[in-house]
Amino acid sequence: MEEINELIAQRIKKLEDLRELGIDPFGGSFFADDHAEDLHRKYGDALKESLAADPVGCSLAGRIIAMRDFGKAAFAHIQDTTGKIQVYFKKEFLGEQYTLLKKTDIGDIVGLKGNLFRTKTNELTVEVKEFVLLAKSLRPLPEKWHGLKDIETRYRQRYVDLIVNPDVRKTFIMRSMIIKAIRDFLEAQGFIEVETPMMQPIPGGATARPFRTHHNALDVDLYLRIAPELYLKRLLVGGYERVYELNRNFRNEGISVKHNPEFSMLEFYIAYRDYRFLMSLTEELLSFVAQKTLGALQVPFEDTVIDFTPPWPRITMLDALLQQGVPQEIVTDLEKAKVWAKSQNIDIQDKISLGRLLDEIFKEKVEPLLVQPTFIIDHPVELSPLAKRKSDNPALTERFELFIASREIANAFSELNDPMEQKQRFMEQVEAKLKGDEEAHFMDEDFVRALEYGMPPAAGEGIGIDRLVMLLTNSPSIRDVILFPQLKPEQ
RNA sequence: GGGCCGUUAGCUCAGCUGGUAGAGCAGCUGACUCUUAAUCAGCGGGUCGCAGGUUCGAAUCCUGCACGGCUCACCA
Repeated sequence: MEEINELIAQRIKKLEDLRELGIDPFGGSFFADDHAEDLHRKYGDALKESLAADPVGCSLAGRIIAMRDFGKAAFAHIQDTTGKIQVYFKKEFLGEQYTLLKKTDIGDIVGLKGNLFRTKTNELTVEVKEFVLLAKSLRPLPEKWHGLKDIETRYRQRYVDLIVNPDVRKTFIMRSMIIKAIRDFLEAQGFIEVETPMMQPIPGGATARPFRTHHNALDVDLYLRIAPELYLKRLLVGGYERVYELNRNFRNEGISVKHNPEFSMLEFYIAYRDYRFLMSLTEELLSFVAQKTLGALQVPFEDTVIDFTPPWPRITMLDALLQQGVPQEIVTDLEKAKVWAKSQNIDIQDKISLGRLLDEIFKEKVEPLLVQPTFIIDHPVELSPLAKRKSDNPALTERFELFIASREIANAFSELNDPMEQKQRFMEQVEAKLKGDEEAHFMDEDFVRALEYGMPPAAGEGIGIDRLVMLLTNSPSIRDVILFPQLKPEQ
């Protein structure tokens, strides 16, 4: 990392020159009153003559991102958190300070005061009366025209990506707005936000491989949570009726455009309601978020437009399969299903259960077609060890998954609150684990004990925040919506 | 983990069948008081991802490795 090239050496030289002149290259505080976009908004329409007759003073702080030098005058663009504005340095007005300009580089952070005026080309510009260097930049920025394109550098040095790519800054502002809109919606519905352990002795609530760590003082192994579910349901036992948690989960699995080892998940639980209620609530929530952050229910994504206008179709998993030409006879017959799957070139393991096999077929035949928001409901019980059975068909559960743009965005169900059955389902998972299923759930005795005190009937849902942000910002990769995505270390 | 592709100046990229490495921007010096990819003149800047191999000679061909991208597998 100790690369000293000519460009950096030149900047260090300028820094030393400044120190000799008694100027601190990492100057003190500078409280600017204005931001670039505010000035454009307030004075974008102001006439040249009125700005000249009635001077408007302003102060700005930001980074120099372009410079056009004329010897005794210079134009530059200053970028702050809101945007950029042109500034004009003139020797005649700056006197001594003009020498400082000669030691200033693109990338330096400066504070300045001056008056607004319009140039010959009518661009709103600040005529600088005084300026200070707030931070000398020792590294050259990427080129002004092509910017920074190298994907690896963009992720590893996100700070540079953010400096030079305004769209990236915008994406993460959108992310913040989306999360705020979700919180606003849930708070308005009477939910409280809670924080449950990220380090758990028993990782539960999802089908996934956990990260393991160790606490020295207690001398116990702990797992980074794969989901907060079992803790949130303990809170329902405790008497809260509406809780949510919006925070990180960790899964020790592959990395792809849709997977990062740590990712953000919203989970919320509501007592005395069921999964049908949650479908309507989900329609309200996501259309609220789209409207609030994009101002529309139609959202461009890749080569299509996603329409969030409710209601969204609700199709049972089995109907969805049948509609895509899966023969009726195989949905209840494992052996026939295996034969059919093979005839369709679907790769399956030999020991697979019927439920999982149907899930595989679903992923292959149905998922790619679910572009507009669609609820897939009533999954087989073996896929859903924490969900309540349907009263009229105990092989199925009161569950839904929401698909948008062929991705799973939400997963929800009426919660199983029968402690005996929950214990039985855990036992089945433990058996599967013993047989080598690394993702089967762990037995959680304390969770069963909690249920034994009585958990009200309830519905719960998880929404993948990163994938939602991808949808709403039209981002092709999860790495485009996570500020510092996981990469292998350099060197 | 498999397959395919990529890695050349600070950045964006050329570099053909192997013959000692190029452009634009950025930088430096000089000129220039309304430019906005400013302009004009001149100059500097490279472990061609790393390590081997083939060859008289490798950025270029071969092998291995590293990192990244896409994709398949895995994975809600």
